[in-house]
Amino acid sequence: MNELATKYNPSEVEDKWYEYWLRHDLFKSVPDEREPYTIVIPPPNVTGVLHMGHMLNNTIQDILMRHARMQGKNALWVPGTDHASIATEAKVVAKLASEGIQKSDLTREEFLKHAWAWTEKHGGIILQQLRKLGASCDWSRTAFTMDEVRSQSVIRVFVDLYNKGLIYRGVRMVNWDPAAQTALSDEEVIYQDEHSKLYYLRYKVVGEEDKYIIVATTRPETILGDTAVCVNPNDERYSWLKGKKVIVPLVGREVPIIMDDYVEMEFGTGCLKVTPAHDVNDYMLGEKYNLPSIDIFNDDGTISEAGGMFIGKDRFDVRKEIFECLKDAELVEKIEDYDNKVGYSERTKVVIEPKLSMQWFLKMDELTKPALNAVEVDDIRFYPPKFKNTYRHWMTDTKDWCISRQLWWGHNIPAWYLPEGGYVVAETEDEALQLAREKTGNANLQMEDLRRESDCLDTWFSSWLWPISLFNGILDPGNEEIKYYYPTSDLVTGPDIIFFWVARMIMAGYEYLGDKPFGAVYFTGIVRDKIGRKMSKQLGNSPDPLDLIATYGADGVRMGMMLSAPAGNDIMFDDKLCENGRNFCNKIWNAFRLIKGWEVADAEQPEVAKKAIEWFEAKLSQTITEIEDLYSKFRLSEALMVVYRLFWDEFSSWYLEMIKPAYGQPIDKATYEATLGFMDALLRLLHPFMPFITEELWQHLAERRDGESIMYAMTPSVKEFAATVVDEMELAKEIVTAVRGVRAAKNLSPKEALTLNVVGASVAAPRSVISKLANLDAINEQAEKDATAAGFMVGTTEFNVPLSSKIDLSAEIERLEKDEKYYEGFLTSVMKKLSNERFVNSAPAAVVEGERKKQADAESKLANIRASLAALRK
RNA sequence: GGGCGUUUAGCUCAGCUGGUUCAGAGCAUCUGCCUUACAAGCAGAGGGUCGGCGGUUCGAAUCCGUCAACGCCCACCA
Repeated sequence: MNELATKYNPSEVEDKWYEYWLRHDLFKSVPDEREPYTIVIPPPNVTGVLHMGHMLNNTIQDILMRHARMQGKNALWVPGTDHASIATEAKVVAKLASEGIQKSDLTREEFLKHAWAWTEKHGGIILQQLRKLGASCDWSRTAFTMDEVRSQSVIRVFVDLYNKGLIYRGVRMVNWDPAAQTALSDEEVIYQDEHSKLYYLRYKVVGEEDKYIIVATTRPETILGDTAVCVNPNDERYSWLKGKKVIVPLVGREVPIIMDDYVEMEFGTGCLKVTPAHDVNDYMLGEKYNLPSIDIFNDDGTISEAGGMFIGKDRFDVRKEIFECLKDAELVEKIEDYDNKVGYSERTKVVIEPKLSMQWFLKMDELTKPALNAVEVDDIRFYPPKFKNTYRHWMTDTKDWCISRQLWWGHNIPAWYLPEGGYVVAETEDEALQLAREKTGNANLQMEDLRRESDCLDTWFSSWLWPISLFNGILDPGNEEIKYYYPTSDLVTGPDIIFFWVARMIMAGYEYLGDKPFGAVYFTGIVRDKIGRKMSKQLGNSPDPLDLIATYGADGVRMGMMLSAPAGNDIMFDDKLCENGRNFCNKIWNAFRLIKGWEVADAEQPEVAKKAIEWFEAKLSQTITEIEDLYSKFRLSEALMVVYRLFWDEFSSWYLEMIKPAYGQPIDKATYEATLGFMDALLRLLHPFMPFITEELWQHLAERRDGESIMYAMTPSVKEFAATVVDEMELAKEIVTAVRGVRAAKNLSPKEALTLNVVGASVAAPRSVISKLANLDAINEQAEKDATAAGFMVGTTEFNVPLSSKIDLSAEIERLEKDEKYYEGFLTSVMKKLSNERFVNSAPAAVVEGERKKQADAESKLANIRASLAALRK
């Protein structure tokens, strides 16, 4: 085995094994009699590229998949992408614009042709990248939210919900994105704190010479749409205004004073300008008082004809200009600095304009009920559970979901408008025509007479069906696959889409299958850089995952991510973490080299090896139990840490050193076989975290058939073991460490054999192990401390190592005196407790017993220390 | 303005229902080693009054109150 390099080279093996797994269809799953374990991937944007967030998310999913597979489950991970309506359309529009083509110059069909071309060119790159990570997805099932099955499912669901009366159409105040020129749902609006200005404007009172009232606003440009001014009816300052009218500055329009206690008297001047078309609250006032609504904006955020002035100019330019005009006309009282929140489009980052428009909505009341309950009663478990609060909060006060988008890239809403007004909703044109004829009573109505709704659906209206539509559960309810794989097992996603996606999938699950879509949701944190900033393109602080993989290997990167990824906490990612992963790969590699480098002989098994094997067997079982418990709680980073320590410390530093034959000597067969078995078990425990290196070494470890893979080797099983085996070895390790400490302190070579003296009692620890690892030529028992020896204490026993050179007697005494003082103090505190009647009476017996043991131990230690001191002082 | 969460070693985090897994882990740091698997390594060592204050208790990192800092979510004060 010496031909193996001393360093592991991941790039050589990773592609090889991924290709092997694919060639043998090892990721494939079909329903069978085994218990299923299913994850559906949170579909990344079809034109997206892999970033660190995906890396974390998909590493976790792959760990869960591979673990489940090795538990003997029928594991299926379904991959796919999302059409990402608004994001993709924005990209296509930008690309066309760079070629001098405006979207408005194209027909819907032409535009969609470009969009599909774009999707085909850039689509699915991200899925290719996931393979580099080792993702064990069943690629034969790769789906797309706009493919045939998923699209039809969306349409069927829309029609069904419409027929159930849950979908309606109406004019509402919606969040308008002037860049994308579409409505957005409330969830797609992000509010940000901003330093802005509060403008105090003068509104002249009609019929009163030189009298005016002052109105405060942050948006002076909206005065163009003012149709009233509102004051609080209890506000005595303004009671004289009752029934009067005021003149909108600059515009000159006379508008009424209305009185409503919605207005806060304390804010600003206590006068509120009312612009029903451009503010949600004003809209409500407008409804209540029957005010006209003047829409002063075009869809792109410029001033419309209705504005009467500044026509065609951008809203932010107008804000500046109108202020100048007002100032010139002496209609500005003053300006104040003011902090408020401004809504931005999640996708296009432009300021949202509240706008009245006709949209399609989905009623949420009924849908939320079972969905809320499922999480409340832990039928769906959230990890970490704190997100239950967030979820509950949102689910108890949901507004209807605006599902229509004025976009072309997406699922076209299946509604057709009738010539005489009204519309029909149907899955197909034929059905629509049929319905239209029935509705109009006109049997001669033709398709050409109907006009198809141009809006398409919110992206999330397709992804909310993902766990169902992936198994064709909408179009073909009760089919074999949906029955077998649904509900899926776990969902791994970010808390940022808990409302967009998680909540809605739960709603769809109960609505369409009467069952939850998944059993547990594991929320990952946000990947930040090492100083806590969110990773972003703008900051340039996000490493390219593929570069990382090239540098550290996929296993190294996976490990680097997982080491710092407690569920639900943001992770502070640092490239250095991957170094740990790479180093660990190297450690595994070299342990393997050592084992495979041994010559095996038909020799007798040394005592030390027997002890080592007995111990490691126990340790392995103990650790597996621990790891499985951590898996069950989704504490994956801790599980990894536990395996890491098992391999590095227990196996490499202790076990292998115990059984290692002297240089050039062969190893006995029994020990060799046992060690191979341990290596095999360790590789299996490591495999979910580090799939590539474990496959590589597992294949080398023994003869394997073509197509055989560690992926389907079972998680090692737990065997009964005696706790004393572990305890005794821990004691031996402590003694060895102490002797090494003496060597380090006295600058002794590890090659120089030492003698260990046990003062008084004998030790219940395997002496063969101690001798070998501490390099001792003898372990003697002695009645009394040797004054020339360096001492230490393990448990209640005093040990010492005679040294050829003189030891520093005074230092040794000083050390012992320090110990003496410490244990005296310790004993005093224990005695204080024990002499406290209330403690002895009220504490549980076991605790009191523990204190008594402490007392006995401390007394015994003190006796030893004092005896040693006496010997030294002679 | 409401709600939730976090605060433990230089860094990232464990510490479940109060008492021997209670002050821990990994990384980083320091010291000594190119020892014949591995310097991407080996051996050893140091480091925290558990955010502040108050309370409950025989006993508090752990329970309660309060304050502070940070983070997240929700909300129509122009």
